[in-house]
Amino acid sequence: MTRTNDPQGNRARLLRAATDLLGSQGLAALTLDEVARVAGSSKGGLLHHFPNKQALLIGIVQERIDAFTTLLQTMLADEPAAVRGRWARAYVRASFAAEADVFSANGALVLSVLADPALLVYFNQAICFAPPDDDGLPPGRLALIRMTCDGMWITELTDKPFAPAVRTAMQDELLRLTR
Amino acid sequence: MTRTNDPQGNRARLLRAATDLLGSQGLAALTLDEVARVAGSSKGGLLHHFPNKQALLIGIVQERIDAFTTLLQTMLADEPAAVRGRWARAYVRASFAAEADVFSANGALVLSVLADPALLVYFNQAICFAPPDDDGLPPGRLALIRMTCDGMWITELTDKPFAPAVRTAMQDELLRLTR
DNA sequence: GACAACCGTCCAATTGGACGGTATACTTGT
DNA sequence: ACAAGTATACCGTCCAATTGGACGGTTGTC
Repeated sequence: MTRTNDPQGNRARLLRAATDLLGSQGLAALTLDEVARVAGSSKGGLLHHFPNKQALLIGIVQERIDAFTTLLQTMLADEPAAVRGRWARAYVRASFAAEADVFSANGALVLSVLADPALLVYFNQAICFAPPDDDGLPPGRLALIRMTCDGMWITELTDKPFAPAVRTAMQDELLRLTR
Repeated sequence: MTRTNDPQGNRARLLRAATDLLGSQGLAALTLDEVARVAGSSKGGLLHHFPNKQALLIGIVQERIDAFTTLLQTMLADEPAAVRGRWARAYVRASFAAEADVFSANGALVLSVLADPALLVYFNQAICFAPPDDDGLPPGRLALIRMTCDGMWITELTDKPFAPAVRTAMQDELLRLTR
């Protein structure tokens, strides 16, 4: 077998395979052999990058959180500073900007955490997209907006995607609530 | 061993044990032996009521959906008929009426479904708490309200419970949105 | 030649669930 | 009324199959 000489790429491919498997087949399908196979790698290679299964799950969680954090930062950069509800708007935009495959990936995130409560530690400590103490919105408003976004992709996962019209309407309503 | 002569009770205890295990320890902890042990039953007894593991998961899903449907019906009965947003209000009230242990149980629901995509069939077909075609609310409003409720208990599960003040504020906001 | 990346095999441990057995309740013929 | 027969509830053991991951090798790079 030829050496790829692209360790990061291989690692990313393994992570991708694991995430896809989780999203499409469920947790039961997430076996080391299967992940390695789908990634076109080997079990040894997988265990080289992730010394055990929990490390793999943590890898998924981290990668997902990083991706969303980046997206959120981008959206924040587009919002004029020091305006009431600015963080909430960015959060909404980031959530709605996510593509279909991201939903699946986020499902993998929740799935990982729910599957193994021990991951909650990594999950909570890694969440660095916490809102500012005061976004200037009425009490409960910010929480409500976050809940809606979270509920949305959970629903798209366990149920079915919204019709585009409904989706747009929801986003408009949410953005209105940030004003 | 003595015969309980309370098959329904035993079945319920098994289901309860399974749900609790899922909620507290995660999916990995849900083994037939463990469920039987926690329920104070035996593996044979468990397999008598649920011929295989998937049947057990389906049992959990059904029971959860039934419980919420009942709650929703109760709330609907309290709402004056044919008033705009009536269904949405009942949904909000039912969601917020849920106790802490219900959140854990609902987590078990999601977990079951995410764990085994095949359960989606039972899940969707069993959902009989579908909203009326037209609740009289602006487009997207109803979806938004449902998403918020769903997101809420997912968050309380993977994160931590809201402060009572925030929780109340959220409910008020939501109810306001149904008017 | 040292070290990282990667491979493929092997094994102990776990788990689903099949199975044969037992005790209790229900039905039916007499 | 009651014995016999049948169905239901439940038990505990056993086994094949799977899975995590340890490990010893191999290849390419610095």
